[in-house]
Amino acid sequence: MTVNSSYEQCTLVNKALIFDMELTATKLSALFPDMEQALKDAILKEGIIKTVKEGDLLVSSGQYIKSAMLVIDGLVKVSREDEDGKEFLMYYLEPGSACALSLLCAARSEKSAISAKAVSNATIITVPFVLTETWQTRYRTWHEFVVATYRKRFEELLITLDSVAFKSMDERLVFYLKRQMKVSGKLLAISHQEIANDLSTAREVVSRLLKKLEQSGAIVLSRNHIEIINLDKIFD
Amino acid sequence: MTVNSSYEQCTLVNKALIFDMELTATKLSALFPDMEQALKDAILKEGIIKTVKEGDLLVSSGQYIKSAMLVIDGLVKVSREDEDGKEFLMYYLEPGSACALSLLCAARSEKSAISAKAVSNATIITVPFVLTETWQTRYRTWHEFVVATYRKRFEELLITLDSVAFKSMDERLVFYLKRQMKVSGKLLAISHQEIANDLSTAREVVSRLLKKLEQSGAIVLSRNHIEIINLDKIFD
DNA sequence: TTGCCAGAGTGATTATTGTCACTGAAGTCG
DNA sequence: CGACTTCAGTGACAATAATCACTCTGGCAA
Repeated sequence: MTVNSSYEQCTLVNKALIFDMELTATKLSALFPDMEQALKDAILKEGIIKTVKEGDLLVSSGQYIKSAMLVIDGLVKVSREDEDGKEFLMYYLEPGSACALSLLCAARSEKSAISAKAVSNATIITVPFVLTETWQTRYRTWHEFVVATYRKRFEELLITLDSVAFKSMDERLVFYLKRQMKVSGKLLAISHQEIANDLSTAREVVSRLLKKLEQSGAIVLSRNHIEIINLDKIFD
Repeated sequence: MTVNSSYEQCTLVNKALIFDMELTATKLSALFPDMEQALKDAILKEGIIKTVKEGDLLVSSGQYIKSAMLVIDGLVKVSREDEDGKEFLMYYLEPGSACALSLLCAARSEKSAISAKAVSNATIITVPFVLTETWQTRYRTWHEFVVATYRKRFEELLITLDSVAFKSMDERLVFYLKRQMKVSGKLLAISHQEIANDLSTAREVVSRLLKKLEQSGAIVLSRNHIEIINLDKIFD
């Protein structure tokens, strides 16, 4: 009886795993249409599939990165942190994208560093650098993928830099909300404190500015939620 | 007589050009030791050598970039500009380095854009993208060079972002002066207005903060010049 | 020499952002 | 159902930076 039950459970787990593998393979194909088949096979064969829960830390600040990271499902937030724990949103990784830093292996330990955190339950594939290095020459489409990723992250970083360098806090907040909307839709489940962290400012500042936006009719506020009505009319 | 003189001039010019080519070839070898010989030959054969004067604009804001840019001699400043002309120093290109953006061909026309300016008389080599694209597969060392460049620029951009996001103006100014010292030595020939532009702030702010630094003994100010004495004791 | 001008110094004022201190309000868990 | 915790709102104030309005100065050109 006990044995039987255990056996049944085991087959169930196997089935689930196989199903998961097949699902991942399908998703991989859909998400990275430009990759040659041999490369996709290699990713599935050599990569480690990880499912992580909302809030999990994938890369913590100061840690050495030794694997490339591909996002299959869910949303991953990449931030920069300084010595005294202040953080700063760099960009989001959506399914089909990779962390440029994990590709760069830029892990020279500096004063401030990178952290990656799952915003929702997520599935990611990690591939050790020793392998991806050889892929650079073996698979043309991997090389292209790396360069394309580089470019995209570089551009995003530039846009982020722009908004910090040239814009005031109210503009940056609107910019932030728009970006959030792109990745999470019109109803944001986020606290003022989190927004303040992402913008590297104080909660009170965010609260005040959000209140102003609500009064202008651009958003509706409620506890732990922000509903975006229309941000387009704000600032040209 | 006239013919003779003209002939002489011509040979002199040729000699000068050949000398220049040889000099450039020597410098190229010294500056890019990791490149295979065939690649260096290709660069010299296909690249266009340009000598530019101090203050010349190599890439102007909003313009499409269609060549890779290698710096052989001199110093090039890469800045970001926004819609209303405010600018912002991203990083310097020293001899032996390339512009990541020119490698990325990130020239999707955005609201704000990049400008590159010669800070001193400079020699650069430009190679059209159509060629560098093929080099990616033909020369392994070119590919490595591109990736290394990417990485370096990405890191520099992150450090710049850090200083904007986390530091106050006085710290940023010290950071800026240190960076200047690295590329130009202890005696900087620069006006307060230029510094203000690079930091995207107002001249008065820079003047005031510089005065404070002078009073603390870190620098000595004179018209159009700043002599750096010791910046290390400022901020930890 | 004189006049001009860009660069630099400075005070006064305003705007923006950060900090402190506190009050409610909305869950949530025993 | 309280007791507790987290989140949000707000006034008061401080600190930083931007802006305005000047003056002063050194160097250069007519």
